[in-house]
Amino acid sequence: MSDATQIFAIRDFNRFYTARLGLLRQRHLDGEFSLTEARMLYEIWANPRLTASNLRGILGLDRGYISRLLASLTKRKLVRQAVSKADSRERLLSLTPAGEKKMAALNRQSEKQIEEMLQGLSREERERLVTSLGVVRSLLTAQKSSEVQVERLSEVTEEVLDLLQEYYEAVGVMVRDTPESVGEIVNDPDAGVWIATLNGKIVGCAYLHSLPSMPGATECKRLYVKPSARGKGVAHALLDAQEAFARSRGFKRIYLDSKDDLRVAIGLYQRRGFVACERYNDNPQATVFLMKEIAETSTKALRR
Amino acid sequence: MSDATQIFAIRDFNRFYTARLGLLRQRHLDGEFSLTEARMLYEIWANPRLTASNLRGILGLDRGYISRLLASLTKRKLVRQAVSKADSRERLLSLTPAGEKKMAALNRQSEKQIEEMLQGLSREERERLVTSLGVVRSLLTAQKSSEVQVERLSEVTEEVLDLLQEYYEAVGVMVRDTPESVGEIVNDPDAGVWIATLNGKIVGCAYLHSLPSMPGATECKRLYVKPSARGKGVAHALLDAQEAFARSRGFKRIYLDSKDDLRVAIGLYQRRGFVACERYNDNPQATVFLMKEIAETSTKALRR
DNA sequence: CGAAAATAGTTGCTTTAAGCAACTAAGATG
DNA sequence: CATCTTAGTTGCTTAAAGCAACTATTTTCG
Repeated sequence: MSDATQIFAIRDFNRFYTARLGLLRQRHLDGEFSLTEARMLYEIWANPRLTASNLRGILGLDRGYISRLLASLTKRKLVRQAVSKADSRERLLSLTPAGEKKMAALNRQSEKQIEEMLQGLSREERERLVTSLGVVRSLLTAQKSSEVQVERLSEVTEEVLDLLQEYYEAVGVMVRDTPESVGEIVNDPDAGVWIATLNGKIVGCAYLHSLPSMPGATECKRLYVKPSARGKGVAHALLDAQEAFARSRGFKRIYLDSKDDLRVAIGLYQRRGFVACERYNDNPQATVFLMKEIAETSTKALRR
Repeated sequence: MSDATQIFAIRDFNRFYTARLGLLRQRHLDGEFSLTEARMLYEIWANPRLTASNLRGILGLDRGYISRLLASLTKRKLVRQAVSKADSRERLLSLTPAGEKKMAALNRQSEKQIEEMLQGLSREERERLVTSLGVVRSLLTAQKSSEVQVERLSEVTEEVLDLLQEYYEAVGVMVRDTPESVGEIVNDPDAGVWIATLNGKIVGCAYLHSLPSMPGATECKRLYVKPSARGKGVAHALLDAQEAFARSRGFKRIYLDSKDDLRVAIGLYQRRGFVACERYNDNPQATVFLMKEIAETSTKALRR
């Protein structure tokens, strides 16, 4: 297939898919929210501790406009703005219970729309659809931004402790890591802490530590990316580094747990080849347990 | 994979792809045309004899707004509006030479953007991308709207002659079919004229006639769908019927010719499995020659 | 056939989405 | 401490698009 034909096929698909999704429409299916408002609600819902500036980065809109929309959503009691303790200029955004409810309704609507789209497809055809979309996505995500740097930590710094603290606050756990507790993992030759930097600034972290009760297995924990740095492949870069490390140490499987409402994160894990497994720990917060085989064959399997 | 997981995966893809398209779109605003203007120019370029009402159906915009935009494009000498002979309320839209030129520039721009998107993908990966998009598209197009009805003509009516006339005008050929000339094909047991109706109204037609010089081959000609009925699977329905007929008569291949600037049509043929072949006639207007094997194996081949 | 209904398009007016720029308040820098 | 940067707000403006009332043709149907 010639280049020109390929490009035409892609443009053609874009037009087709755009029409299919009904993008370009202004109002969300609902009527209560503009498309932009709905996107804002979604982002606030999906990203804890988001700020207006983060939203600006994600949505690519004017500061003033975002400020006004947030004011409106706040006045409608759907969004809360809490002044950040760390920086009192920032307002941490979250949904009120009423906002959560609306968001759930929006999600249901959008799910219904997709169900309609799937109407008339057999079970097998649906599988093919999802697989093909996955292929497209992984191909187009492949180009990683080179600004993201990941390294295995060799020394515990204040900055890293701050980031961990942010993670604990985000998940609502009342723990505090000390230089000693982190140092222990950092110095374990079969475990470690990875940090990701974006343009020199630390934006994400993840632990890897072995599971003594399960030989050949290691666990990824405390994977966290700052809201402002999401969607840039930071989590992928961290997991890439951890998988390479785990493979080099002879581990066969990586485990991790999550909560079922963290769907964005779980989707990401699944795209990387993680599959559901049995509960392997007694963390009461965890409701989803995933595992990935990291033996050499796994890459082949992914290609189908 | 559970239903919920599938739906989530699709929503997730939609968000991802929307963001990707958004990046492409943003730049579109750099120049002279708004996104809507560009879409309008595209539709006028791709669909001969379009009217403002057709545009309204395609773009889903307000009549008044479309009228104004068309007036602006006309004033800028990019679009021509010719009063329709058949219905003097309608204005048939077409691009002026200057408009064609702008359209070509827009196309180049958009192709360049997609090239950038493909940057970093190997030849093989690009093939996989296009194939996957094709799978997605064919799965989502599968649900044909049941309102489209296709039948092989048994009697030549005024209505059919009018539609054929519209086709000739659209392609700029000065031919006029008579009841006799059409009747000849209609009564040929190995050929025929198919017509498609949408909600009872005739909206498309196509000839099928054998190629005496090429045994086992038949040719599709005069495939035409009214602008107002495009994008509803009418052409697919016509070709489906013709292929079934051709197969039943023992034909092995269907040929057709086209012009290389009718990219939408050619894209459609390619998605159906037509592949480029040698010039098989001396039609001076034709620049593209396509052929499809319709032996039983062909469906398997399509599935890959 | 001719009156009423439908369709194609135009135009005046209004709403909505979103940007720009100037401003305040709080932090970061040096 | 003075300056520079960042987060967010607010007044003003522009661009995109809808609504509704209007004209000019067709179509329909009693």
